[in-house]
Amino acid sequence: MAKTEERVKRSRRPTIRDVSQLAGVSRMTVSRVISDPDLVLPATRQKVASAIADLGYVPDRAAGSLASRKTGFIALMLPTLTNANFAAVAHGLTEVLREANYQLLIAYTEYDMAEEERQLRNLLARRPEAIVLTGATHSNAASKLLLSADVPILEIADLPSRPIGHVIGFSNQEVGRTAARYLIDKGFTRIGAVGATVEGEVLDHRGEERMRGFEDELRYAGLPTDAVVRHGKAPLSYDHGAAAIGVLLDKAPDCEAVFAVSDLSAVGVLMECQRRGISVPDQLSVIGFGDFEIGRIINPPLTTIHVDFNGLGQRTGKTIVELLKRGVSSETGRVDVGLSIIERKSVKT
Amino acid sequence: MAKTEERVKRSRRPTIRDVSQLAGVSRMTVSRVISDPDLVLPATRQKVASAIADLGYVPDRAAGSLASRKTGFIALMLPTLTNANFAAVAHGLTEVLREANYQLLIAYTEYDMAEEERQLRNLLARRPEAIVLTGATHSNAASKLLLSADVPILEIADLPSRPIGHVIGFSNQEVGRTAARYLIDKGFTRIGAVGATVEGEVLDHRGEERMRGFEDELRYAGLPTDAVVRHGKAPLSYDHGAAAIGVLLDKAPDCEAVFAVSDLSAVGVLMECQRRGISVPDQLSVIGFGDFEIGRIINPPLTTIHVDFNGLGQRTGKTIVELLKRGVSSETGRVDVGLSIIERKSVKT
DNA sequence: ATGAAAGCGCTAACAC
DNA sequence: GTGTTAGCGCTTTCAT
Repeated sequence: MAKTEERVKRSRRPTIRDVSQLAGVSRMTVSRVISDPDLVLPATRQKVASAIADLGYVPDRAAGSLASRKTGFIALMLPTLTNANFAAVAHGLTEVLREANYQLLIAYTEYDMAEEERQLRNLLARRPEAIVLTGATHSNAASKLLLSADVPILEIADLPSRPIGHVIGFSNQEVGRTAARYLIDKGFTRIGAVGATVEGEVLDHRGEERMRGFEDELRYAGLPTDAVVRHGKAPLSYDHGAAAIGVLLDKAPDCEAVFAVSDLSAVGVLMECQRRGISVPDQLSVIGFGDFEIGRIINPPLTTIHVDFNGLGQRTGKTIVELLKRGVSSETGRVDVGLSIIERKSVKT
Repeated sequence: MAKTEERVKRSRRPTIRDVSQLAGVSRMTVSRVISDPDLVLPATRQKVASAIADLGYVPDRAAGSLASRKTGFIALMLPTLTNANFAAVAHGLTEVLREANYQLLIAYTEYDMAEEERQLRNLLARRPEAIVLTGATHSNAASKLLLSADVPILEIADLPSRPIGHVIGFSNQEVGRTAARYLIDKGFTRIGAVGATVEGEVLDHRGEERMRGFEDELRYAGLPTDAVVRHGKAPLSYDHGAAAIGVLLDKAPDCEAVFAVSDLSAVGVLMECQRRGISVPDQLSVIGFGDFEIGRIINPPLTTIHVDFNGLGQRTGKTIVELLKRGVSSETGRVDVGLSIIERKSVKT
């Protein structure tokens, strides 16, 4: 009997109360030793510390969050994690938030709008202290939820025209425009692009922005946009590019240069060209977006548009920490991290 | 004045109490509508639902967790997220856990043992209902923490000899042995390998297992192991392979075949060979591990050892759900998901 | 089918 | 520097 009692006691996780009793102090003192040790006399601190160690006490943040109204959670919504650039964002963000003792809560939607609101509700129920959104096309319901959360909202990796919070990103339209201008400046006149379709529930909003920017610039230069092909759906990968370039070439066999909304697609284009005996860049020039590592490796090495996603994540993290510590950020509400062209060998010069 | 009062009221997030008052029911009834609607009369349910909608109420899971002692969190510790295979594990896991309404809490250590315990403490403070570990070399302190957490522990992507919980994975040693046997069977006698060094705080435990298995098999066949090279540190990437093959070739210029502990390194090897004018597979055969997408793309396409990481994640998720719902799993405590060789063109036949 | 009481484990605010 | 009191927003348990 006594033995059972004992076992029951040992199997229950130690609480702050157990620590306080063992150390012979109040629970508040234990709490202080954990959250702000300097408030406590070294001798007391020592007693408490060894009680904690003896019991193997680990505080319960759910209880702490409830009492302090601070959860230490930062929510991050991404389209997908299996994309090196989004993973880099999460990575940079974590690096910074770790220091400040925040825990990232990641949700991803697979580019599915229906999933978005569901995920958002789940995140909100965890009471994050800030919410980071990536390329989400917020539904009305989602926007309402977001606003009523009453915490900083950061929209990153884009430059929305009607932002609902802080913005740290780059213009996806500008990416498209830059790609078009680059190709036009090289003297090409028969120019195309490959991206995903925009219909249905699953869509890559940011990719579509790049497509639009590209088309705009083409039109601005008085060039036709009939070789701009939307095919298949996000997430884009090698196979997408391979299939899409086939469609494009059927429509516009005389096409000289192509922009792929993602390096992943661009690589697929390169492969398919190799298969068809189309020489890149001699017969067809290719420019991508994202500066994925594979672009450096492939032959010919891929000319692409680069954005520092890891830095973007870090910058976002720093802004959040400032916002939460000081209530303001040194950044303005809208930061453009810019982009750059990485010239390699897939565009004819 | 009254206006300010009002604003203050509106800015406070609605609680379950607000909902209950607006709906004219008790808080418990609201709670039931949310967690198990069938327990409530349709008419009442309707009243409550519209009160929830009107107020934009989102439950506070921290409070719920405290009361119910169920957080809905599953902890996942990874070496890094910027590795397609680990990302695939997280992905598969999320897919399954989402259905069952669990939220994944991801921590990663960058192969840093010092970071491991710190991260673990953070995770434990969130009271996860299960803990998933990947290739962690648990320190004593970490193991103690883990055990006293008193929740299911799943060790995945490995087959530890002295497991501390459920195991779902594959043998990294067997990967190495399989690679060696494959090369030996092809008739090679001068065989090497490239991996990371094992010294310091930063180490890739699982990669080292693959190296050991490889060496073992070489020895078993009576072959020398002097061309097995440990160079640089994790995480491995293209540059690692490029540098390491240089070291290997200096030591053993007559080497005919190489195993790279990661496809990423293998690709680096391929690149460096191209630079040096060494033809693969004619002069040097290469086999990798991980079946990264790039291996399909590169020229020559990479022969590699494949493991279904996404499936591994899904299987882990299913086991967790079973364990948590029914207290038992249909799987035994040790599951080997196996591996397969993907023969492409980088090994001479 | 619904409600009342009690309490989960912690910390804010104030007292001493 | 340390303790006391009160409660954070929910759910458990038991009553009706």
